[in-house]
Amino acid sequence: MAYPEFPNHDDFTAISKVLAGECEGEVTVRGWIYRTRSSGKLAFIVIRDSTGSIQSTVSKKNVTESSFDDARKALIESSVIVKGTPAKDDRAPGGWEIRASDFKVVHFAETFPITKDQSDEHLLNNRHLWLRSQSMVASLKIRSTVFKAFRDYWTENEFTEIQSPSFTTSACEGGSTLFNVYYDDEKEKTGQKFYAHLSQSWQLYAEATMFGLENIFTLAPSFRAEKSRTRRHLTEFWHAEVESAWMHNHQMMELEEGMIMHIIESVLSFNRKELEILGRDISVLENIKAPFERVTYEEVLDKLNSMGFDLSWGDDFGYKEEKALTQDLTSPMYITNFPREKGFYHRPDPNDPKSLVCHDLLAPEGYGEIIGGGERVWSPDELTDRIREEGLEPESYGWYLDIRKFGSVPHSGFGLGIDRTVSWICGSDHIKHVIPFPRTMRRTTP
RNA sequence: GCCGCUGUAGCUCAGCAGGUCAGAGCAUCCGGCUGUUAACCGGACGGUCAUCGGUUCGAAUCCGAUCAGCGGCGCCA
Repeated sequence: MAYPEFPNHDDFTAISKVLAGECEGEVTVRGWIYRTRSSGKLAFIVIRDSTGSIQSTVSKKNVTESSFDDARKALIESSVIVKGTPAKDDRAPGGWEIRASDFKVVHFAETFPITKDQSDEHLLNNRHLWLRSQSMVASLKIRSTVFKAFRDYWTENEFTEIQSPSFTTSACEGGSTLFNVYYDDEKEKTGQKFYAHLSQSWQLYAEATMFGLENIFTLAPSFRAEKSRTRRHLTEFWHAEVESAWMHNHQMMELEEGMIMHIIESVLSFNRKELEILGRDISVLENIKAPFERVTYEEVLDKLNSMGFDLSWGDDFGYKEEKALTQDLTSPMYITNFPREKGFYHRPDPNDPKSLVCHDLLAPEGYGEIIGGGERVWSPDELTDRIREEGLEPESYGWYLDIRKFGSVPHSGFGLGIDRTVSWICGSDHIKHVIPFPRTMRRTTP
């Protein structure tokens, strides 16, 4: 295929600049055809780039005959280069249009499979194409801001970013949610087909790495084979985790609060346009205020029971309970002191051994849990006891127990579900809308 | 693991007390139109009704199985 001559990259103008009325004289924009309408002598071609979309008018009398034919023929998503004069015109969507003096098609698109009639399934099957949509682009820009804000916040607090392996043989969440990876050719030779699990969390590795660096964080995918078909679950999700030596639970909670506020403020500074595209009520985000409410598990039990639930000590909060707690909140809420059954690595409260020195952070508006964290068991003997208590084998945690034998210290950490956080900030009705290629129980393509 | 739902043209759907039931809109293609706003007007193209089996004189329609997908619960971030 022969491509037209290209102007230099720097010779192009971003569509957002044209829409802002910042351009004098002729401009050249490039992008993809978003909508097209034509009559015998005039074609309206709406072009989008990553910054916005603008209508160009291609008149038969102003361009060559072949350019006009191309403009009429080119289907949606064809890539094009348009040269012309910006003009303020109320008849144009967005108030500005480009009166074309030249119209080049770089590549004629085939019939685009996504039209105005869209089903969930069709959009997921065509995710590789749907990523071009305004709403996906807006969500992904916000997602990028959240990633950056997370990194900036912890870096500024003198935490070091580190990486842990995705292949592991240690489980830190329930064993039933582990994905297994196999070594195919080994399987044929030796029958030893199992290689590793996919990591559910960096935590065990973080606790080891912490002894050198003290304050660390990571941003990585975690994998959980939960058979969860809900608007809040992915089998592969992006996990933002932090671990800190000498840190107490309440100190970590204060830092997390600062992190959430930094993330919200960053999105409010950089992504107002994207929030508007997504239809998010910006005042809801502006009204988020620290400090967040802190309540104990026991207090939540009482509160829920007074709302008509029937819960007793040890019961978990399901989505119904979380929703009842958070749907009228304006800011996130901490729940602390969960029952000791919640996890072997959380440290039981010395003053109240039936509960743990730990916390969850629940996002408002019914979005529910986005953070789980707490203080870790740091005494080697206590950790061995706790592993046994949960019905697990201390032998399978060899190296993890080993790190406690050489100058163990109190420490705390947490995990933040980045996708859940973005979903909440975007006001999305499903977590799949805020990640480019969602991985769920029944979908691994595209 | 459990509950519910869906599968008919490229897309969105209608048709389902079994018998003019192979349909519409959009998309695509052809023609028309100098201001359209996911335009409008005329025409054309397009389907083994998910697959397999059963009931029946007759199945898109009823029954069963399978496959694929969607929503939710439990659990979690």
